[in-house]
Amino acid sequence: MDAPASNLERPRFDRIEYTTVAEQVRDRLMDSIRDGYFLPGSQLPAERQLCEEFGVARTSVREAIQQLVSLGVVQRKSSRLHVVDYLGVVSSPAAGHEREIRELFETRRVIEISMTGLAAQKATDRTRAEIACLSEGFDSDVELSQFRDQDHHFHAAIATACGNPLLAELYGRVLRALFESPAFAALLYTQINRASVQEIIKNSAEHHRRIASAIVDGDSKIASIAAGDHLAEVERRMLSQLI
Amino acid sequence: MDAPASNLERPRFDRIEYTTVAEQVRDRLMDSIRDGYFLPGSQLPAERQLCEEFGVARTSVREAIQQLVSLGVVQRKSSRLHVVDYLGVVSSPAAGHEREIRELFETRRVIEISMTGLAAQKATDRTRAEIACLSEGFDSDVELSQFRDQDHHFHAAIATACGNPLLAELYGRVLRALFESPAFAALLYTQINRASVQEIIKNSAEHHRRIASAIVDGDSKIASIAAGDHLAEVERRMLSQLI
DNA sequence: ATATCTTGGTCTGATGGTCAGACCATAACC
DNA sequence: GGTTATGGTCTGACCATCAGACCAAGATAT
Repeated sequence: MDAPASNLERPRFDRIEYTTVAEQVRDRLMDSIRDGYFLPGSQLPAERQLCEEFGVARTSVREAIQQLVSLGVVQRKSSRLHVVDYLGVVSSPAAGHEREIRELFETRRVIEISMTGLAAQKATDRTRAEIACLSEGFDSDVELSQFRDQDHHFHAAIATACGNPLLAELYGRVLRALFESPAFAALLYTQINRASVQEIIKNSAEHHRRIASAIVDGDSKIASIAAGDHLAEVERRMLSQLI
Repeated sequence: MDAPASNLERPRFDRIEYTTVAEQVRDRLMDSIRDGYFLPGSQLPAERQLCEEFGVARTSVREAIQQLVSLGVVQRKSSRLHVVDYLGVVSSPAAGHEREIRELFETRRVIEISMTGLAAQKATDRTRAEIACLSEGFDSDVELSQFRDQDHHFHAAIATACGNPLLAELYGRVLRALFESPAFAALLYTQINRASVQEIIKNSAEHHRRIASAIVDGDSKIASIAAGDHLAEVERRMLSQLI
């Protein structure tokens, strides 16, 4: 049998980068610290606990911890593991963060406004009801961590309702990038900003109800406008903390 | 020093899955076969060539190949490696391709229209000149592979010009997904569609010049409209082949 | 204050994966 | 037919990971 005449012209294969278990553990721990699950100075789980959760040997965990110690992220104190008291690069609100946050919100705008309009057009009765229900669940006085959870579910429901899995996935990436951004985390978790954050939560509850209402009515134009208004408001309030 | 009072309540860490080099090689090869770079029956590169490209030892490559042989994807024939003649699940052009292509174009619409408008607003003089120059390089009678290369450069320049790296990256992913879609590849490379593909190339050249002109003029509204027109035309012509 | 538990520190030996390299037989190519 | 390319096989060295054991010190409970 002759080989077929036409294959796609293939690119050269990329080199394979070998990632050790210890490196993966290190990165996971770094991510969780950056995400705010372990604040500066706080204690990390014991090595044996980490072994059990990650499903790896203790030597691998110790290797990862040692790397984090070398990076200045973790210290061994009183026979316990702690995040260092002062994190330099991981969470300092420095210059350039405004730009990063602006880009994240701009990207959100590009995707979210159109996607919300699509959701208003294409949602099924069931997803419309679900979005309405989720929007009613936002309480102005809720705790930040609970708000984040509800916010995630609300926006995920809208992304699903737009009926385009690729778009929904891309949007998920953008939201993740925003919430994993050190700049954003710094704003959310710095003690100074607690009152402002509470204000954003209160404000968002109302905006979410407006978006949901437009989606339920199938009005894609109003839904898009509501999404744009919401984003503009959140961005304005977040960025006013940086100036 | 007391530990801070409030950490976010953290989820349990997920188990770390250890992936060997051989498994990564196997998956890379599988992906390239599924993407249409190696058609059924066609020959794969030699082991030594794969070692060199992936940057790994031959034993690792051989392990990967053996796995693919066991999976029935690759066969050893006449002292050469070949994709098997009949692949079951990997690459059949089946129903559902219209939906896939529609979703890809919809996603492109959401991102590309706004991004082109942003590029018109924010491009520097240098990037405007570059985009104009690239748009003049499209020849109506060019070969498909050359057109794809030029098309990629043109759209990449616009993505860069919009000044938002995250958005540019997401857009790159969408374009890649489109060009790597087996359905799209089937349309492009099937012999029957050659005349239609040539028509799309001719049509695109003119559209690209319009987009570039609006960007050079800094007219974001016209740029967005031109981008939307271009996408609608390409989608219409591509999908008319499926019906 | 004492006993117990928890935690980090250190070490061992086994196993699997990966590497570079060598050599051979066979097929492909000129 | 001669040369080159390719897959097949093997070797020895190294690295990463594992499970497990034992010890010292600190934390916690009584």
